[in-house]
Amino acid sequence: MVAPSRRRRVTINDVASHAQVSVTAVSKVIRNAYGVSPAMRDRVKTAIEELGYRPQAVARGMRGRTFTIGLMLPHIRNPFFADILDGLTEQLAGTDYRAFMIQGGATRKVERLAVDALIDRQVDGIIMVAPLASKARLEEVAQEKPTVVLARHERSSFYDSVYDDDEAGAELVVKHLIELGHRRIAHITHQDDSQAQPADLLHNIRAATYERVMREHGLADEIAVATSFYHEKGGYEGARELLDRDPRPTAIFAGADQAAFGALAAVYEAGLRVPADVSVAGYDNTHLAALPNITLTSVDQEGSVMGGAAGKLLLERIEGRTSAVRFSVTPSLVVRGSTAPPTS
Amino acid sequence: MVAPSRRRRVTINDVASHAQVSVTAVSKVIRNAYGVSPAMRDRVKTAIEELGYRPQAVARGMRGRTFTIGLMLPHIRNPFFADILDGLTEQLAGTDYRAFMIQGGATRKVERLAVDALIDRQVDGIIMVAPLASKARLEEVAQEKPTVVLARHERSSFYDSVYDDDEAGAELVVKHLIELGHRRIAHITHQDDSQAQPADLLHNIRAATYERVMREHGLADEIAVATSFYHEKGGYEGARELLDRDPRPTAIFAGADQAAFGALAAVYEAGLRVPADVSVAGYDNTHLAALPNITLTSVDQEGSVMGGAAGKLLLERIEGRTSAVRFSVTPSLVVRGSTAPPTS
DNA sequence: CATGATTTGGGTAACGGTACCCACTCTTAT
DNA sequence: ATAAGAGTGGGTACCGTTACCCAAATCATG
Repeated sequence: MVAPSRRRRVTINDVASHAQVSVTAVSKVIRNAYGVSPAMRDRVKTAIEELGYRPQAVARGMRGRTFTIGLMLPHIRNPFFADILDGLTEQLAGTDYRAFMIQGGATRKVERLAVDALIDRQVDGIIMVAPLASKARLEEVAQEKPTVVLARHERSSFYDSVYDDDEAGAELVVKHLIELGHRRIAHITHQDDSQAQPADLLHNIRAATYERVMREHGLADEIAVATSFYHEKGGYEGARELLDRDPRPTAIFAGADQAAFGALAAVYEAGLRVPADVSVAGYDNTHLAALPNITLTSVDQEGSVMGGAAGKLLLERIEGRTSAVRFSVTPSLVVRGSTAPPTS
Repeated sequence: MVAPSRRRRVTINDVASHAQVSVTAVSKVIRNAYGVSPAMRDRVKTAIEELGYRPQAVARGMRGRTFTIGLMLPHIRNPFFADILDGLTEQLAGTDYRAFMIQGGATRKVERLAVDALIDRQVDGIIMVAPLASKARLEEVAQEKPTVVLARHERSSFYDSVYDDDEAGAELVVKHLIELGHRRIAHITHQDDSQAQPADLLHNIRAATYERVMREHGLADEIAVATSFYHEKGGYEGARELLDRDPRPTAIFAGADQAAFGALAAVYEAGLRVPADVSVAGYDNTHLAALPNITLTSVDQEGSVMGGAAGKLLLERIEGRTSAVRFSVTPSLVVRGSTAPPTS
């Protein structure tokens, strides 16, 4: 058995001597820089081909770029993030840039470590999805590296923002339920680890909009919020708490599909039917929501469009743009079988 | 509005001059190397603290390590991969290593690009989850960087393997269905882009085991396989095809939960009930399977244990181990409400 | 007390690229 | 004919860190 003897990697020097030119010439060719004749280009490209040379991104990064985009995701369990990644990947196709993901986690502290890890690896730019960090911290990051923030609403002149209009989306859901005739509409929201409940975090916007719309329709007394988490277990527990109340709600608006799935489970487990006894609606329009045995009413926010936009804006920033751009997607309601007029 | 003037990063030189010592001394301290007195250590650590210095991983990589682990996932839509990541993250906690994910995609070609991208960024080690690549290619990668391969079964002396015993798992499902009294048991498998259908890819093992067990129980004539994909849409389409056959199967074993969810949808849509008319079973025991309104019988393969083991083995390899280790997890069947004796 | 071993600190050449500058040739305009 | 400019190629310092080596100081030993 042979020990895996790591063979030396082909370097720019090898290419240069093989092609009988200077390393500068090779560098120019791989960077597509000005000052190489077609003949030189061919010659170098042939040598690169013959030796199977690939530049080492890390070494390039010491002077120039690493051609690496850092994507911070809170976690990878939510399939909605997969849509974002798909959009980003498509946007990056054809460029030399690659997207690397890192998991941010559930607290500000570990999220900070994750983003620092990206910076320390000299990524050329950072996309943060639904970060928990304060605006000050986001701007700090943006001063180190070109940055695009996804799913946050505050306005900054240091980074670009891409977001879904969560206020419009939440309004669509609550109004839909009200129009169906519901009055006792409850909401399941997400608990993050920040004490302040920043108004710019999407779950807080959805919750605040729910309350506003309820109030605007004279339903202030019917407001019922379960503070839990945007995942299956969270939705399940949140719904159980809501269903235990007397009188129990006739409709539940979960702030995310993942939570809505858990809410559906809680409703069934309580011996109730959807939508006959309780209507349930979610947010994100994940693939699962469309399945005939789930048919969850949900809000579509075009994750892949958001991911693509984030990629495009980030590349522009890397190229030198410094003005801040805000890109927002208008969500739409997808009505399915999980919502219907109340029977009681 | 101020343009984001990137301020120069604090370097090892800044720390050295601030602490009035040599850069060598600082380097030794951050590497925990031999040859520094306690007094020196304190002095340097204080300077690091005061300046907020963090070493640049990219520069470290030029001589030593980048403290980066590359994790190649086929995609991030399957929540099972999240379990793997959780296990890995936990294993890496307390070390300076960070896991970066890259999406491999659906074809060998893009997967190759993704893994090359990891190598070009000088990661210290690579974990490949359910790769499509040939064994030869995997060994090629392993010769460049310490490598651990997850969810593949072939034996190699160049990399470590971590896998679930898919043969045992598939056998559990099929035998369970046979014991319930089913005879017309169908299977939904996954189509990858390789022509050869390598015997070491997990979906091929599950499919082959299904056929073997059927044959061993005298059910060779009842073998019915739909070749589709391991995702919701794939399961939906595979199940539709199977349900169209005459006579239709009384049980469907989908090779992955994601596909099983789609199969459930197809069954309901056909006006049939689960499990009364058709039993459905999956593989992976994702969180969703446990929800009361899904109650999918599935195979649990402890993703976080596998992720943790992969991390441990990779760190050992980075530290210098060259012998190959194989770590396998024994799956267990979780019987839920989606499987029952056939009624017809 | 001389000698060798150990501890501690620092100097410096890499690592693999890129940015910047310079030199030379060949056009083109005056 | 000459100057200015464009096109083309190369030399080399530098990016931030580590590995390797050396020197000085301290310690243990016979």
